[in-house]
Amino acid sequence: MLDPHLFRSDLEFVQAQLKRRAIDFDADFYTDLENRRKAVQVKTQELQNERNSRSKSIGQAKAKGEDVQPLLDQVQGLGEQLKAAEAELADIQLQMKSLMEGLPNILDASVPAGNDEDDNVEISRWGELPEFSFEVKDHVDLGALHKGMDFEVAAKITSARFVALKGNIARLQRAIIQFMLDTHGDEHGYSETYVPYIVNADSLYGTGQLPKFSDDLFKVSTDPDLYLIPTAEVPVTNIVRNEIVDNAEMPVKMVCHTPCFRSEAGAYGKDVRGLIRQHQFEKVELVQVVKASESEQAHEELTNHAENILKKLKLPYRKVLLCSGDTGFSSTKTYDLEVWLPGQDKYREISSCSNFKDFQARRLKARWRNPETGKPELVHTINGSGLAAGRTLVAIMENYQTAEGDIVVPDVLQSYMGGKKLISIKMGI
RNA sequence: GGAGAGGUGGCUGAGUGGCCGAAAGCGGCGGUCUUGAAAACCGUUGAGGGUUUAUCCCCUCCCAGGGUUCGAAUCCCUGCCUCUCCGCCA
Repeated sequence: MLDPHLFRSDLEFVQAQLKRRAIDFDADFYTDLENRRKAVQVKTQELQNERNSRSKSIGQAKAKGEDVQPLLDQVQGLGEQLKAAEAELADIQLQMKSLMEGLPNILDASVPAGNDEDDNVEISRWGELPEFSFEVKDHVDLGALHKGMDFEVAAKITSARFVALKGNIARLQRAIIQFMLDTHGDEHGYSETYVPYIVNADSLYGTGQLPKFSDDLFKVSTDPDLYLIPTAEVPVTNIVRNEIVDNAEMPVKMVCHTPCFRSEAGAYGKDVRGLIRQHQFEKVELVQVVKASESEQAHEELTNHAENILKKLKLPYRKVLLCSGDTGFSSTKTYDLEVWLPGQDKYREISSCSNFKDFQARRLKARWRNPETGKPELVHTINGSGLAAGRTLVAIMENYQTAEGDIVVPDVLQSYMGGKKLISIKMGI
């Protein structure tokens, strides 16, 4: 949610900023609504004031034993007027709310203009692309070779876009997750967090998935409305919903591994092969809750923390700054980390790190208390994948494959694999 | 699943129709005292919103949503949550 005060103080700025998102904001419609809001709100509050003061004098007269009937006659009809005014105000506020909550965040000044992912700007590249003296296999073929990745059986159990992992491949994914959690906890200062995988509508509203993006979610219950989490961002960020965080607790840095569930509506026919786009996948998420003055630096740091995982795994990657057309609804600025996949001969997204500034915090009513003023201020929220575990598994399998189809275990994962240096086909399941 | 009790400010806890945004205590902040600290004493201390250049003033909020009433923390209805006991259970 954008700051309503910004609309009142500088509507042209808002309009120009939304234009960067290709949104043609109807300023006249807004101004009309806002004028009515102001008039009706003032009137409603005046009526409330009148009711309060008259009721008070009735009470006082009664206490003195006076006849209150004349006073009661005076308030005749006031209730009806008030009720009508309150209803009108509620209606206007509802319209205002639905207008406001449909608007995306304002982009950071550094975000380049563009329509889609083709216009994203590469910031940096890291690592040497592996060279193979044999024909590379992709993770699907490698997984089949190891009998460790079974899409057919998952389709039998559930449906398309699910996978069953077995043996060392399943263990490798677990090793990846453990390694990420430990690294972020021990080296990057994040507090390990465990949260529910099912969330209510308020939580999804708080982080911005609802009301606009309900199609992307799996709904598991009606009354109450409950959904499977599309990312740990939702439950973890909602920890601070309706809270005023003490200054001593700031910044709040949390790392959390969860499965993620996405309906992938609108993605039919896209990435149908393999593990890249699944209804269920594992991810380690980084979330930071910070002071406004520190959010830009924290965003850079959080992105570095995600990059550090790729570096430790020695996976070549590039860092891109998303253009205006590709930046998510709630984000002001997003870096994507794209890992090199030899099986696809291209870079694929493995992490997305966003600074939401106060956009989520305003919806969440998430604040911290500034000791200098003693007053609560909205926090800034930042999150990023650190990393998507399923795609990391893909990247390791493809980058570390041998001519025989074996998979070399990256150094940093060996201790998590019982000391194994190689996952050999001969070892079987 | 069955039975019961309860949800009030940062915390404990009083408040069953008006004098209550709310006693008291604790905590926090400021001050007096002190070489400093503690203790004691004094003062202060919820959140959101509207109007306004600003002060002022006003509105809303006692789990949530409805209702009764001139007037609701207080009465009624619905929902949610917590606790206790029994049953079941990883």
